[in-house]
Amino acid sequence: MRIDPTLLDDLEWRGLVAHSTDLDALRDALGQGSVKFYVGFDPTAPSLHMGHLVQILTARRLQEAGHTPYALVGGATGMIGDPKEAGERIMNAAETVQEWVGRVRGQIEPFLSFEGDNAATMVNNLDWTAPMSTIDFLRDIGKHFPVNRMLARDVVKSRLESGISYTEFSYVLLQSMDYLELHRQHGVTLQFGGSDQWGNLTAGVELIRRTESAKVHAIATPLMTRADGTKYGKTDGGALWLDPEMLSPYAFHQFWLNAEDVKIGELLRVFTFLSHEEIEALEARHAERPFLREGQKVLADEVTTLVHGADETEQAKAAAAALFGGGELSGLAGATLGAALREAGAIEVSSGAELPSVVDLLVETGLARSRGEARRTITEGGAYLNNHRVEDPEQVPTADDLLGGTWLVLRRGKKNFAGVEVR
RNA sequence: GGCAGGUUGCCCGAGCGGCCAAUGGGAACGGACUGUAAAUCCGUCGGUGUACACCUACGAAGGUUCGAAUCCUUCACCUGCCA
Repeated sequence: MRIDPTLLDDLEWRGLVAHSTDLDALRDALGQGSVKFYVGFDPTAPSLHMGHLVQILTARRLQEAGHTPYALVGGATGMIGDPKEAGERIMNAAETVQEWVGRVRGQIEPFLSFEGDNAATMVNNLDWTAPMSTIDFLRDIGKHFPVNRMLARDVVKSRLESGISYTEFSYVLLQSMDYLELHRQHGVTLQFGGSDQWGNLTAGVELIRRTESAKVHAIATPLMTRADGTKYGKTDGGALWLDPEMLSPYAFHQFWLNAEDVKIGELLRVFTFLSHEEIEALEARHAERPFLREGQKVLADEVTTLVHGADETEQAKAAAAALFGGGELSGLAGATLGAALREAGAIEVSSGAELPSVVDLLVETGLARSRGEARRTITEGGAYLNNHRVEDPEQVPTADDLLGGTWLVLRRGKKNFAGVEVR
């Protein structure tokens, strides 16, 4: 495996290095051979999301440049949970965490190569944490953590008023121990993670310096935020999940397609493997004619392909083209329409007696949470049947409304579609 | 263990016996303008029927009262001070 000497420059160009320990020393290390690095993922949900994707893709960039990944799934740390400002976490049941370990592992594996000189390795920190005795933990690990320094960390400081349990307070010891363990067992000398992990990353570096007198490295990727500084990824279903069961490839594709203009360059750099030249050219074209939305389209296609594959991307694109085409829906071929609606989300209704009212259909398709909300939406002029605004809250679709004899297209607002298949 | 303060709708946060489904801000949703962008403006924002109504809600359970988010009792949890 050849080592790509431009790796670190590329990461910096992409804005992926928000914090770092001695960057020159890291540059030297990366130039001298395949560096063994690790990145950890805690199973705190049944799926990873957009924030984790930054780490996964960064790991892949490092591997493609010749370095050797150790992808850690936190079977142990996931049982604890790192402290966050919002407050104490609710602990998940052990069985739940173990199930999520499997799912998370399955989501990471497709992005890494497990063959060749720098094959990736999956590890689980439960393997070395569970067998350890409390005494050993306190003597071998705890001894190296001055509480006054731990208290000075921002997350902890912010929690001193509202309260923080010893459990969460101790999280940093576990993660630091992971780095130490991987360093001892496998010679890992680089850890990276999100910038919110910076405190945990440097704690590990320091633990290794204290116990092994070794100099190891850490870098943190930036936190991705919207143009107004708020967190990304809040869609209807919650976060921007990578699991297609939790967020359809269509919805995933739509998310990127709706990216803000000012974020296009940043997102292309972080989430695609396009070259510098391609990205810069695209940015230039996008700046000149933003209304063409070329940047959003390329971004959406690239990222969806990375996560869900080319086939799913094509289907998501076709669905969007059909639904957002602007033309009369009745002009669409039945098969195209059906496929598009199934992508966007569709329900089935029996053609028995009379069709449910628009209000009921809005609720059943999930476009509205309650009948009151559905009614309100219609009153506000935000409900559409087959792309025609619904004026009457009592309206009931008739057989004449069925497109191709089977489909009703419901829309709430500008971009929330749902299909109703009558059979 | 003692004393003091706190627990309000998705989040923050007012309310401190009736005029409270509960002020305000944020988030979210819809409309207008647009490019499935941003910003801006307007509207909506517990549920059922929608007119007035009813139901469920202000940590939990009881109680006082014609009437309680608001007062009392007990319990749970959180914070601070003292042991």
